[in-house]
Amino acid sequence: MTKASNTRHTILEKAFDLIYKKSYQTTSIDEIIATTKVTKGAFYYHFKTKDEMGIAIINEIIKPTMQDTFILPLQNTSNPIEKIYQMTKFLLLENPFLKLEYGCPTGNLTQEMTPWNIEFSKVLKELVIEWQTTIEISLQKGIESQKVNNKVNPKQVAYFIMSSYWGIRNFGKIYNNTDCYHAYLKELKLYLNNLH
Amino acid sequence: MTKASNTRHTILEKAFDLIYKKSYQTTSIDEIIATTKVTKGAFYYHFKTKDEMGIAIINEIIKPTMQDTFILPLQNTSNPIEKIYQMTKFLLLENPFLKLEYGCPTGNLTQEMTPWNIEFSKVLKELVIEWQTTIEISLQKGIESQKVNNKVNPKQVAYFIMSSYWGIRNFGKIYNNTDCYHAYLKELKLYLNNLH
DNA sequence: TACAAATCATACTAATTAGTATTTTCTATG
DNA sequence: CATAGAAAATACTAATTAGTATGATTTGTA
Repeated sequence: MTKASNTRHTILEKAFDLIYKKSYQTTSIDEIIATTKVTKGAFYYHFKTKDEMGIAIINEIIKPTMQDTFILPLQNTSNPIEKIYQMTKFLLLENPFLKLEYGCPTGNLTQEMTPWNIEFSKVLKELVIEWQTTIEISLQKGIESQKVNNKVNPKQVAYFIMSSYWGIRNFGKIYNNTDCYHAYLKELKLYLNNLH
Repeated sequence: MTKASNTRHTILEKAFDLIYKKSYQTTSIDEIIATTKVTKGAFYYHFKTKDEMGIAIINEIIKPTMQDTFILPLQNTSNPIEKIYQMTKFLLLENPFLKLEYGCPTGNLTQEMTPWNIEFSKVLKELVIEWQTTIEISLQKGIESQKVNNKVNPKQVAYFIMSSYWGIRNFGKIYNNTDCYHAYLKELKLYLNNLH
């Protein structure tokens, strides 16, 4: 990693932290360069606009992380129902990257930037579709291997699971307490067990 | 309604529209007074700060509307399971007040203002708790009248339903298409039927 | 009708915003 | 080691922001 590409990456990481905590709109470039200790000249050498940086955060920070935590685990399992539960539990209670009071980075950005920034919507939609497709495929495979009841509709279930996840993260924010996560997880388990 | 209180209410309604569409942070007071055709002097006569207006919108616009569409229907039903489905379907597909591409007003504000504005968090939390309590009580009544299986845990189910609703509104935003609502509703029906 | 209080209008301010213009300092390569 | 281009530093701009100061109108009521 050259010094320059290191500067770029530092900006993206620190900016992500700020945006995850404070939202995109309320995070100013002056704030980003203050916390990264990078000058405005350096910032604008690497990113033509604030939005270009925002898109880069999604593609270069959020996307790879999501690949590891949302996509790969589901691709390497023969038991999607159990894996979905484990994944969700990990994401809500154990993942050090995600914080109760700040919600879900992708969910936050989706709510904030859609529909008013087409570019953001586009890359976020790609992310979401990849997640959704992965869930659907894993359930379809589960049906084929008779781990999942063949009456299950993978698309519907995918929407239901993803929605409830995004939603409960919003509840976590407002209650600022993991109790709601625990209650949610119990009900999620009951729901998932009915898919067997 | 006096002329003054009419001015106040106009500001709140128009500001709500803008904030629902564009978010709170990106809606400026100049924009609000431009669309309401009210002067800055009038605005600041009625509201000491922008945040005071924001809180007023929640208490005087969102709360009463929510009372009518989220609370009362559930209080006047003997069959909560069926009513929850009907309500959700109405909210997603028929309510003229809510728009696919703009999501859920309360969900948007929660995501945007929590945890960074304590005052907003407080009133939003009150709103959410009222909704949650209503669902729980209606399910409890349903258990007592044997419309709902007595193994059902009202608190857990309430979280699950509310979460999935907030979440699917986020999906509606990003897909900008009601297909996801229809798929979600089908799965919601299956889930709810298992509570009988 | 008079007049005090309520309501609204106008013109401002100081801070913050994203972005630019220009110069300086590195860094890789001949 | 010389030098061209990459990378970064500095100082600015124009627009927008929430909020204020002050003056002009309405409005209800004695």
